[in-house]
Amino acid sequence: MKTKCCDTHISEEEAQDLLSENGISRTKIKTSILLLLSKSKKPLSASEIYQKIGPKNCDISSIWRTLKQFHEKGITRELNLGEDFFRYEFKDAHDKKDHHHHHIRCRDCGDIKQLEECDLSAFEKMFSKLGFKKMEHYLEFTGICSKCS
Amino acid sequence: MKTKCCDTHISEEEAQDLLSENGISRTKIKTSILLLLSKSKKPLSASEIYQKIGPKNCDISSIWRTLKQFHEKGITRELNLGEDFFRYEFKDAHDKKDHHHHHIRCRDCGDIKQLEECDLSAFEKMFSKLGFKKMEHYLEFTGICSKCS
DNA sequence: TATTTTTTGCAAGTTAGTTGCAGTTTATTG
DNA sequence: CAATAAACTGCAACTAACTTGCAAAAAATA
Repeated sequence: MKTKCCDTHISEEEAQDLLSENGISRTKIKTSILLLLSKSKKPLSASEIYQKIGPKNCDISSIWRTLKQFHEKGITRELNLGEDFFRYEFKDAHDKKDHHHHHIRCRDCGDIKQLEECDLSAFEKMFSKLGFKKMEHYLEFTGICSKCS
Repeated sequence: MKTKCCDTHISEEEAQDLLSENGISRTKIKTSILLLLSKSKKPLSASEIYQKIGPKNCDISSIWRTLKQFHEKGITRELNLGEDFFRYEFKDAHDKKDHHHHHIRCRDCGDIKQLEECDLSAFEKMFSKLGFKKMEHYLEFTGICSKCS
């Protein structure tokens, strides 16, 4: 059972190139956040990133600004996993095409697993094989309606 | 194209009975919120409910407490539609079994439509027939993992 | 190197949602 | 029906996520 469909770990140079490609300055903080997200097996929250980088090394507002910028440029994805804050994950090249994946989070301990396939019934089967019970899912759509396009 | 799969409108008496069945006091505010949610064609936010009930008629904290209670009792469902707050919708009897439905929200004007079927490709087809473009979806799961059950 | 643009830290602000408390309403029990 | 207990309400203060304005600093551009 894979919990990560592709290795998204990038090097410092790759991170900096990615910043440049997106017209973002190659600063220490932005590079660190990108590396952290690409290495992480789970999507991270702003405060988790803040803790990992070290509160003395940067301000939380810089993290927020960076996360917002990454999201706007499509470098990362913003996830709601039923918590009262967002989590952020790195979108690799594979991700950026038409591929997408989803997560399951334990409502008790908060543990998060990532899965590759995208089919509701296949998901539920997989989750029960993984030992999960009492699954709930949040499936909502956004788009641009005819009035607005 | 249906945008509401079943009529969930309930009477004041039905609302009050539902409260009693769930061990909740039959107060004016709780009944009003329940009626509002059951009548609404779209899931409502706490502040929308507050505005509809009238700020002079109750305090926003009572609305929060009620929404939390309803959610705990399974009377309502809490939805994240890509906004920075939750929306709440009434779960009717049909809803409570294994049936569930989903929504699409315009990222521009915020308009929300509800749909009956639950199949990802069917959804996307339906949405494009409805005139929606550039769809994105949020599908995430929660459950109880083997460590916690 | 000089100039422009972007980024940063800091501090203050906003908004969703929570909580403690005292007074009131609703439910329960005799 | 009255008395007690439990649940609910308004108010005010609070927390946590997230934003914003500003001036200094760093990075990009010419």
